[in-house]
This record gives sequence, C-alpha cells and structure tokens, in this order.
Amino acid sequence: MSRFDATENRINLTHQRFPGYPREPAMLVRLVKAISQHVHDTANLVLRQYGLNHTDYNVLMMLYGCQQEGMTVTQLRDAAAEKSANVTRVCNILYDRGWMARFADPQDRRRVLVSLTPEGEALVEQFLPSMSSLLNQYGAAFDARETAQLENLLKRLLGVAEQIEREL
Amino acid sequence: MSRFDATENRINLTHQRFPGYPREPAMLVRLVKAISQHVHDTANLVLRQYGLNHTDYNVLMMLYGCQQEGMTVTQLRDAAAEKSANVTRVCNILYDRGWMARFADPQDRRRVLVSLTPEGEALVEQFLPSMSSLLNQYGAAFDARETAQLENLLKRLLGVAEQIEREL
DNA sequence: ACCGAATAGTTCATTTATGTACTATTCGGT
DNA sequence: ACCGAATAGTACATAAATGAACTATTCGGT
Repeated sequence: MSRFDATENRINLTHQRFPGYPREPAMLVRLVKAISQHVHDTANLVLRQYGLNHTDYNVLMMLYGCQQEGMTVTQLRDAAAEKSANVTRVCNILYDRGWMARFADPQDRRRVLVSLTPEGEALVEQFLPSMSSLLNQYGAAFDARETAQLENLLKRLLGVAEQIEREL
Repeated sequence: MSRFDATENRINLTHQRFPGYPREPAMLVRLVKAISQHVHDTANLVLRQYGLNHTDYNVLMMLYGCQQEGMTVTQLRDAAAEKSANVTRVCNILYDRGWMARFADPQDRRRVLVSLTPEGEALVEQFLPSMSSLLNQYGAAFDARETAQLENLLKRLLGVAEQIEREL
C-alpha cells in the first residue's frame, strides 16, 4: 500500500467529475513528482553528514564527470536541471568552501568556466561510495531489460516536456 | 539534441572514473528530476494567469478529487508529495483566499479536515481546461501500451524509493 | 566598422520549502 | 483509569529556489 494510492484515487475521481481531465498523463506526472521528492529527501538525509544537500551533490557530480577541462555555468545549469540563479548560488557556496575553481573563458569572456579543485574531487570520492550504494538500491527494482525500457520511455517524456516548455 | 545529453555524458564519464558508480540508476534518477523540473516550470507558467503556482495546483486538485467529504492534512501531504509544513503554508494561502474550508475532525480532534469551498471548486473548473490540455500534450508522447508500461515501471520505482527512505 | 538584438552570468528582492521544536490529542500497555 | 509513547498539525527561524532587472560581452545584418 503505497502512499500514492491516495493520489491515484483523487485522479480517478477528478476524471469522473471532469472527463476532459486525462487520467494517464496526470498519473505519470504525479508519479514523477513523488519519486523526485523521495529521492531528494533521501539524498538530503545521506548527504547531511558531509555538510551537503542534494542540489550541491548534483552540481558536484556534474563537475566530477567532466575532468579537468571544466564547463560553463549554462552547461552546468542544464546538466543539473537547475535555474541559473540557483546555480550561481550553489557555486558561490562550493567556491567559498574551496571545492570549485572559476575562471573566465578566454574564447568568450561572457562565459565562466567552473571545475573542481583537488579538494573538491577528494570530497566527491569521499561520498561516492555511499551515494553509489544508494543508487544501486533504486536500480535493484528492475532487470536490465526493464531498466532500458524505463530509460527509453523517460527520455521520450523528457523530450516532450522540453518541447512543451519551449513552445509555451 | 536534448539538454539531457550533457548529463548523460557526465554520468558515463563518472562511471569510467569511479566504476562503483552505477550508470543506469543514476540516469533514471536524473531523468526523473529533469522531467519533474520541466513540468514544474511549465505548470508555473500556465497557472500564473490564475494567480497560482504548481504546488497550489497540486493541492487544489487533490481536494477537488475528493468531493465534499474532505481529507486530513496528512492525507493531503501524501497525496501532493509535500512536507507537512509546506502543506500548512499552502493551505493558509488557499484558506485566506476563500478557496478552502477547514474544520476539526470530530472522530479525532488532532486532525484537521480540509476541503474546497464552492469558490474553490469554481476556480478549479476555471483552470482545468488549460491544465487538461497541457497534460494531454505529455500523454501524446506514448501509445496506450507504452503509457501502461511507464506507469507500471514508475510505480515500482516509487515503491522502492519509499522503502529506501523508510529504512534509512 | 557599427549598432541593435541576443547571450552569459550575477544581483537582489521575494517566494517557496524545509527542519525542528512545540501543542494538543489519542493510543496502548499495565 | 493512568501515563509514557506515538500521532496530527502548526509556528517559527532558516535555507533553497525563483523571477526580473541589470552588466558585460558577442553576434549578425547592413
């Protein structure tokens, strides 16, 4: 009995009251939000011992995954699915704590290149084991075929979500 | 070329640098976050004209989907995937604007029953057409079989996410 | 070469969200 | 019946996130 059953019931009833309200997409969107929220909360709990939260983690991981060359703030914004103002805020924190380096892109002086310092890399490698085992617990829900299926379906959903937002 | 490609590349590289970091669950979790974020932003944009945001909407819809009987704040918290403190905050707003009724549950006086006022129902019915058509755009990405598949996989993912959080 | 439009990023005020502590009530074992 | 533990909800201080305005730089058409 998941807590989501309540949501499902409400959606079904709304669809009855107002037939134009589409049951299936409403379910999908609510499921995504609920999962996202649980992942967020759980990550916050685990990361707390490192003085980090889930957003900090997302940003740090994207930087860890680009080696020494660094990336721009806009790339970081897209990769971490955050607003640029929020990326700036998080980067200020990471920079102040000595985990991030920042320098102007010589190619385009509007751009700011960000990357991890050695201290930042060490920090990431410190929490990576616990975060990896957490991620593995999510992965354990599916076999390889299902995982591939889910990834494919989510990519398509993300595609339309991006498009809808763009066209609005 | 989705903006998610950047994320995918970072994850692959991280997996190379630190093989214990599991690529697939990391992808799933990031996809969910990205979708959630886009849905949130788009809904905020659409709902703005009604003086509402996505969270207000989620709460209002759950209340609309339970007819006159109302629901408790805890049920609302679960159904809307929010923290109780946030539900209180949103309810204060909705109450102040005259869209929500609140009264103590006679069965258990710790509980507060919330429901929509007639004005609240009218408001919901006012934005439901635009929100329904927005939802339909998401649904258009899949045929019936795929939708069912995705719903099933997401429910399972939510199940483990809930369990992981519970056990932490 | 020039200039208006577009892009990258930050700042700032405000809104939204969270953790924690607290009150009131109910539950459950004795 | 009593009392310590558990539950429901709110209050409050703080943190996280956002929109919009702004600066600096680059782009693109003439």
